[in-house]
Amino acid sequence: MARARIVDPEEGPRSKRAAILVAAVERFGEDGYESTKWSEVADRVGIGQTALYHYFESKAHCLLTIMRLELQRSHDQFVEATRDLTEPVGEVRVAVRAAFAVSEQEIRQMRILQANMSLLANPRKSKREETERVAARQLVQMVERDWTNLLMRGMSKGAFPLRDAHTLGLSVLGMIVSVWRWYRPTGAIPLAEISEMIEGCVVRMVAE
Amino acid sequence: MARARIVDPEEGPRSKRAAILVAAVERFGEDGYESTKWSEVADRVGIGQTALYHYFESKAHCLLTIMRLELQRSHDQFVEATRDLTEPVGEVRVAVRAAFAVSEQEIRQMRILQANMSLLANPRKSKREETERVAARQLVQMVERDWTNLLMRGMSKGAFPLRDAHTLGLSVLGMIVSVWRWYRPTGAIPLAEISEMIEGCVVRMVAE
DNA sequence: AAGCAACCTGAGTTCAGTTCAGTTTGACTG
DNA sequence: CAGTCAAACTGAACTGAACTCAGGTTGCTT
Repeated sequence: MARARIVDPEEGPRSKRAAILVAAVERFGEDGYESTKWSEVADRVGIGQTALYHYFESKAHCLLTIMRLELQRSHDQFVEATRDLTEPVGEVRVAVRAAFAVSEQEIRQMRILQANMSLLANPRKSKREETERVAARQLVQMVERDWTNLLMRGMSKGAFPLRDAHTLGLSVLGMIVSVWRWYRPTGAIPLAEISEMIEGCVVRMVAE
Repeated sequence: MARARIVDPEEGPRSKRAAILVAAVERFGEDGYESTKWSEVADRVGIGQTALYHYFESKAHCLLTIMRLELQRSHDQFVEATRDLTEPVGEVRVAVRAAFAVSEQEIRQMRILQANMSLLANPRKSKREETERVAARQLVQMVERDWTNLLMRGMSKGAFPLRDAHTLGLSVLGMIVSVWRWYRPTGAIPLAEISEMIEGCVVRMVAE
């Protein structure tokens, strides 16, 4: 399973696509998508504004790409973490831990993803944007299914009480990702502590 | 405790402020803030675009007002629901139920609030916008404190195991509000069922 | 060295949001 | 019931950030 990467090996050696994505993640993640000027990203990379359009059809296309890459990464990380396990409670624990085992760049990407999730609801006018949007939506559903399936397996094995796995899965996922709305690496509580607390909450939610 | 209302009794009889807020909630809630043209709201109300500026300094000012009103309502509803109770588990149950006892208009307002929460992070340039933003931020903290205090009371009474009440409160709140990201009244699952499921989850999370 | 595709640019366009410079409306006063 | 005044409104013009266009430059390939 190819881990989603900012650096695409298909790119030419002169390409600034990766640099643009990194700069955009930095700016969108710190100041927010709307309050970041597209030209600021160009300045950060050291190119003219119009050069951005060589790599992305629009500012929104860049944002959607960032979101899609992050969703792909989240899904891959879930799959990788839960690959070899068979004991439901252990699987849940490891999945929560995987969700919080992220770099600072990935934290920004999660924040961007959460803050702009509603962008995925409405169709886009341009083709390439719409392609990214649809891909991102499918990945959202895939991540939701990752959790739903995990819970259903646990229920059918008798490890978890029977409940609506879909609603429960969305609730678990909602709680996990809500952290990215307020967590800052500079904050008082270390991420490991949050992860541990959420892990316990999820286990009690689904297994009791 | 004055319940936050769209209709402000301070308004003159000819005022269209309430109509604008209702139309904006409708449009922002269905299509999203960014993809709604400010002039569409004017059309919906039946006035010229420039007339909007008689009531709101900007499109963002209107959005911030909607968010502030909804936060005020959420806080008031929490306080009202938990007023007379003293038994922690019962208080938690009633608080969750109150969070989901909302009209269709209020669902849209919650959706708008969740989708645009990140707008509250950065300062605004204009005075009136900044006033609304700061008020909204304080209300967010108030709602967070509502939950945190509820949990702390339960812990000190020995009804809940001792945990970091702040992080736990944010997690509970995050799970509850995450519903507004995906719930639609037309969906397969009725809100009452979701409310019940979340209520159980929250109780297991905090009381076990 | 020619060819050519990737990469880049300055000047100009677009469009939603906003400002401006007034005009209309209707409740209230004398 | 005429005059007044603030609230409510308007069409035309402005602004700024996203985007388009018509080319120009770079450096790898043969």
